[in-house]
Amino acid sequence: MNADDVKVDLIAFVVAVNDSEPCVLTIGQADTLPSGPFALEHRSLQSGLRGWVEQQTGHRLGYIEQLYTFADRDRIGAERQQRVISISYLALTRKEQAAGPPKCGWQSWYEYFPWEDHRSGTPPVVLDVLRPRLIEWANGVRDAATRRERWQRATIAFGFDDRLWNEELTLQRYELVYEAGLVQEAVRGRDGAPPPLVPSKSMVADHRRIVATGIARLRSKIKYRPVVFELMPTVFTLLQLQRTVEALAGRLIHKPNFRRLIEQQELVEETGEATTETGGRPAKLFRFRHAVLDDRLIAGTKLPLARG
Amino acid sequence: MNADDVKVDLIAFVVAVNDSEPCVLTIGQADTLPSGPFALEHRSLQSGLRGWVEQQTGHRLGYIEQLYTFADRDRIGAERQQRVISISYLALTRKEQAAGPPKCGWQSWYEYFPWEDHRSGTPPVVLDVLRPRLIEWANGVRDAATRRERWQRATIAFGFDDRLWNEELTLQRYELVYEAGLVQEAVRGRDGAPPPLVPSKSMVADHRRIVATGIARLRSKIKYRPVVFELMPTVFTLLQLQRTVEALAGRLIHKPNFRRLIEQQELVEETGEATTETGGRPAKLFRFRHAVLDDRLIAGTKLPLARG
DNA sequence: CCAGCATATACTTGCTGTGAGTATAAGGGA
DNA sequence: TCCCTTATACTCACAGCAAGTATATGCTGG
Repeated sequence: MNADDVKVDLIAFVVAVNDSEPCVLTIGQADTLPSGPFALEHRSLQSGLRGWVEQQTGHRLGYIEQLYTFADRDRIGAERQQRVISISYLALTRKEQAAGPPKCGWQSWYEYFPWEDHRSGTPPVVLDVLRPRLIEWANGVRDAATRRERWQRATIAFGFDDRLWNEELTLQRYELVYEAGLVQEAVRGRDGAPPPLVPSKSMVADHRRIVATGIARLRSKIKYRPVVFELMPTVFTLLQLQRTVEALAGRLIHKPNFRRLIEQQELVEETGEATTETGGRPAKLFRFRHAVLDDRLIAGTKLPLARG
Repeated sequence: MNADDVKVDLIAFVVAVNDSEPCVLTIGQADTLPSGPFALEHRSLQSGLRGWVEQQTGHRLGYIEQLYTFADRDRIGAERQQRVISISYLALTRKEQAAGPPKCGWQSWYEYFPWEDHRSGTPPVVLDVLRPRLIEWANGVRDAATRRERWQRATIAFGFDDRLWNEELTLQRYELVYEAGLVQEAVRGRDGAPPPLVPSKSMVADHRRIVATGIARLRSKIKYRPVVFELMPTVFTLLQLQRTVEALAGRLIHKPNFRRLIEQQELVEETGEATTETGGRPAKLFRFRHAVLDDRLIAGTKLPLARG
């Protein structure tokens, strides 16, 4: 037995979209991602992850993709010196499914990241709370160069000063609010009076950071791979598809352009049916053309995201 | 002590470009990547990796980025049941530096992947060797659907039948030649007569797969992040920069467009000097504008890759 | 039954990016 | 001096796409 042996934890960021709301699967007090140790009986990392998620939440995972592996220095075994390594995954699924154990449930992303939802314009928290707090933080150092650098990072990440909002910078934004001490987990265990935080739901350990990483990955990926369909029911209207993409991206899409792009790429085919449940003129129903999955390895799937 | 404890290995794919040749840093018989176990004395995964590479090759790493984490089922400790997990990294550096231990050295990528270099047009091995072998492989199954699917994968990955070559599909191509049993490591330990292989240098264990993963990542990344400059000397001409990108991408770039893109993005600035070493009209010397590193988080860095 | 509304679907316009070609400048060597 | 090589500058044309506009079709409330 070697002292260098480590424990390996598998952590899942499981995503579903329902009613235009992007959700994350949590356990505990809605502050913990499903996770568990990688054990001998697991055939692979992925099957280990599937096992833990199924056991803790009752959900069977479909699409899975690795996010990041990190060694957490704070989580060394108490009784003896031992490292813990966490391998995080992004999983896409549909919400329906069986009801799992009572303590698991779906939470909107934007409970944890209220500054990330720009579908109704820039949310108030960005300009009213984050901007002044980040200015304070930037000015909180003596060194003029560091001040400039901090403010430049904030400007770029949050699109201050007439810069455009870039929805893919979710992780950079989280890192900024963390460094600035504006989220609960950043000031955990610190002495003194708790500083004013940005109102948002927190998570245990570094789980919120994993979620931020996953959101950034997903927002980037929907633009060049047809992964959205992992989140859709088998049959859907084009507007439902658009609303799902908008929920993930946190911003609105120009409808005619969206339709044109989806159709010209032959990502979907009509079922022949239509639904009147949407109100207004009945919408044609579509299904995903699984045949394109191979092809799209090359071409990519572009989704039009409106600027401004 | 828990039976589920695992060993963690850190593996580095270290890249440098010299004289328009993209190189990988190897040890042993030019068939092994620098690597070593993650140990208690390492402050982090990255510092552990740096330590091993420096010790085995004498090279200090600069830019590092995580590639992938996998649990290798074949590499279970002999004496007792124990898992091994490998965390692979991509590192970019410059070749010069100190001379390390004798058994380390730089090898061209294309020794291991002769089908990946399309700078002088499609290499002969693609049409003369790979295409017929992959046809054999596709036809080697009874099921017609599987036959079609195999051949479609090959067609897409290698650009057969007038499809365009996509340089980013390096990993898919390696997976195909592996599945088809055309590389040495795919038929290692198999009984019977060794089948005809595609001429190429092999590596131990799954190291060649890690290299393929790294090449794919790098070829993708140079298009939206200014990572090329990690591979350049502090001062360089625009043509040298172009040749470096071409070496990585394995294909040629339209010179005027390349210059336009580099300059309009303000990635570089003139030093004021010029060099005549290139022959012909003296070329202006440039240096990288480190200031753009933050900005380019947003804008991305596009590099024009000529088709055909 | 009709007006108004909400959604679906189709067409048009104008800009930008970029792939590709051509032309000119400047040095070295035979 | 001619020619070769490389550097640098300019132009053109097409495709993609953001954005705006217009029409079709069903539902609902008065």
